[in-house]
Amino acid sequence: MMRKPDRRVQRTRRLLWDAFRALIEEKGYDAVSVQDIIVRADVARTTFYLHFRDKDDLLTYGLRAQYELFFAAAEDSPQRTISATEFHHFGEYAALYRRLFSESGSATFMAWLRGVFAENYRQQLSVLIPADAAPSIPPDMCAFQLAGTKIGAIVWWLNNDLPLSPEAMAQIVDQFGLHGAAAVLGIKL
Amino acid sequence: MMRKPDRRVQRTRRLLWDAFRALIEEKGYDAVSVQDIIVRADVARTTFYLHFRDKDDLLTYGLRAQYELFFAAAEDSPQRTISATEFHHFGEYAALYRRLFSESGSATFMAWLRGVFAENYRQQLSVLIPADAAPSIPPDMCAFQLAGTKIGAIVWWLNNDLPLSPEAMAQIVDQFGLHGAAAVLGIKL
Amino acid sequence: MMRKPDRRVQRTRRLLWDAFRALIEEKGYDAVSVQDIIVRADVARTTFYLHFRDKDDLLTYGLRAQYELFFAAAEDSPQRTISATEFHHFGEYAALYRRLFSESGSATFMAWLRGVFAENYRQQLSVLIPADAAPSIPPDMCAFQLAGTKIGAIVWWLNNDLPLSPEAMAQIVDQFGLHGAAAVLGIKL
Amino acid sequence: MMRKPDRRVQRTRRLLWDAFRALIEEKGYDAVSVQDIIVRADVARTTFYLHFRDKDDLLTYGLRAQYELFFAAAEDSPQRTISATEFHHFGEYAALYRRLFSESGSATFMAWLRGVFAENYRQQLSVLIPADAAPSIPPDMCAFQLAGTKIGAIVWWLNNDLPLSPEAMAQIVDQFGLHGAAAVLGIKL
DNA sequence: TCCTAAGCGAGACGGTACGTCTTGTCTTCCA
DNA sequence: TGGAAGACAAGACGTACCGTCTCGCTTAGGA
Repeated sequence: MMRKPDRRVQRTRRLLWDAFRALIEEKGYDAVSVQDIIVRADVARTTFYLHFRDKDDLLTYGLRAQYELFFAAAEDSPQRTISATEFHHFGEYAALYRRLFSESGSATFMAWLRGVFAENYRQQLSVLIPADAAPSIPPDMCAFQLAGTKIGAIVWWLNNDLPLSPEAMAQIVDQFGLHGAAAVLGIKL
Repeated sequence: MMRKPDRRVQRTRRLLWDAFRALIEEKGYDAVSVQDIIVRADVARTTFYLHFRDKDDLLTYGLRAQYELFFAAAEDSPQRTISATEFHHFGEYAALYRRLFSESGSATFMAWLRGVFAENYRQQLSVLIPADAAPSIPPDMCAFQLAGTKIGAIVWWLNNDLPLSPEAMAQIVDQFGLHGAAAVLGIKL
Repeated sequence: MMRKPDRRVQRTRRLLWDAFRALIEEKGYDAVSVQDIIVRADVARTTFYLHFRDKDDLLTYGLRAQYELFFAAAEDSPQRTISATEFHHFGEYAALYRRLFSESGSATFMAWLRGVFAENYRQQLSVLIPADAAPSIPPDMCAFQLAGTKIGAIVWWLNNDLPLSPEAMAQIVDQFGLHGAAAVLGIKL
Repeated sequence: MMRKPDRRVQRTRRLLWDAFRALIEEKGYDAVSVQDIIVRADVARTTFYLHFRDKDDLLTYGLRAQYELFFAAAEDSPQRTISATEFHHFGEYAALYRRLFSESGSATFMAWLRGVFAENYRQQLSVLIPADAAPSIPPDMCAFQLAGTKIGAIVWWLNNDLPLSPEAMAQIVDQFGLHGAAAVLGIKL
């Protein structure tokens, strides 16, 4: 017997995430306490812990939701590359991500994002590399380098107030990655 | 009148840093409290705050000291590239850096290292790029991409138990960076 | 139009009281939470508060019901004194009352019982004392002393695993009270 | 190596006990939270738990200290009976003890006091009863009855705003106890 | 037999206090 | 006199329990 989901649950989670996001933008990630969040969201302490284990859990939930929502919406403009969509996303939430990438940001977030990017590149590479090729270096390593490149570009972009368009950024990042990867994997372009 | 530095001061700082380093390797950066450190170092609470503002201050102090010591010693083997020396360094303290880069690691460290690498690359690029060239993209952005590439490679290397030699890693990273940067900067190799 | 009372109501109250009683005997009064009670009784939280204001309300309800039931049944053996009937009652529920009288017991219960006993004695005394007598001390005070005496005896009895029969206890308590009261009230026996 | 005791410790404990006592008199024992106490005492939460396990621990500490101080001082007026000294004590702190004995009072306190009184009486009886006597009832039971008598008298006294002098109360209680005990123990007066 | 109101289960929620933990300051004592 | 011991304030942590509320389902009793 499937219980109908309580509408209040979604409302509460949204309140918490909105509060958290605003606070991060104001004070920076590590200066925000659970206390701050629940006061801002006007939610009882217990309620927070009913939904999330801790600050990081809420962050992960919120980011993932944001991310998925964004990419779902992005399917309407299929002409965009993945990278372009990503830059659009980071540009959209620039204030938030700037804080998360900063010195008082979130190690959890940085490591998580690195993993996400690396995994994406790993899958792309597994398609790209011919089955019979014996790559001189582990493709996984290459995926991590590519992920790092993209993160480096995003950080620079955010810290310099988005001086280029998302499309330009995406194009540069992809070109850098393509030539770098081709060089170390021994692929002729 | 320059007072000769008290030898005890150096001793205390060393005790604290050694304790901190060991604890990070055991429990991970964010699980270590000042309390833990002073117990392990067998130093009074007051003494800790006499020397350092907080955990991060000690981390920065310790890392910087380690780093400088290492590079000073590296001048004896001048045939090594900078990258190679760096990989030797990260390999030496693999257990420590693995923790610092992890999800429960230190945002301060990650952002700081990104900055250090980017600054190094910025200086290298300023020499490399011909004065009369009008680079199609900001060299600073390129420096951040290169920094990201190196960090990505280091993380992969640490997480996979150093499967390649430092020299091999350095060579790959440098090659990736060279071709990537050349491509986006519009430089013929 | 008076609706016939729902049979489920009585059932629910009985479930709650039985659960509470069992839990008090197991863990002691103050260690039992409403949470514990409803889990044990397999009753919804809401339902508890539908019937009782709080733990103490349920205790009072339960004890009073037990007490009245017992004394109603006691009318079949009219040869017993009131004291004897009381001792039979406390002996019957020894495990429960031992907990209630203990250090982690219920102040509400102790004060309530003291009041009940004192009131009973007050009524008995008002009959006993000749109207024209000018008692040297307030009869009310005497009633409280008598109540205290009985409680002291009950506590001793419970804490020593009922070494005497209820009748013997009642007889001793009544004799102690009689002589004590006579002495302070200035009555010749 | 015995460290000299820190003077601040005594000060803090006194602050806490004074605050607690005042709050009990204002709101009744069970309505007072640790939170209330530390706010009133202007002491940090941590500090409370540094000294006491919980509310009851502080109560026990405070009462015992008060009690001992009082009886130590009472040695200057040796003409008083023990009972008289006790009534002086309860009269002195009437507001406090009235709360502790009430329905919203402290079971811990009531059970503890009953024990203290019973133990005193037990010792007195062991001296009083001839060694060769075979008392018809356990002297311990008698001690509990006597304890109850005294408590009953105190409660009545407190609840009626101390209408008699401590000496008068003591005299009545002792007389009640003497005759009651003599009767049940089979002693001729 | 149906229908309707009460009883009830499930559980989200606000609120309050709990007892613990960590940080950074400050005082006290001792070597 | 300088450093270790440690008391303390401040405040967040995560948990427990309380009492209220809303939402549906079930069921007893009256029509």
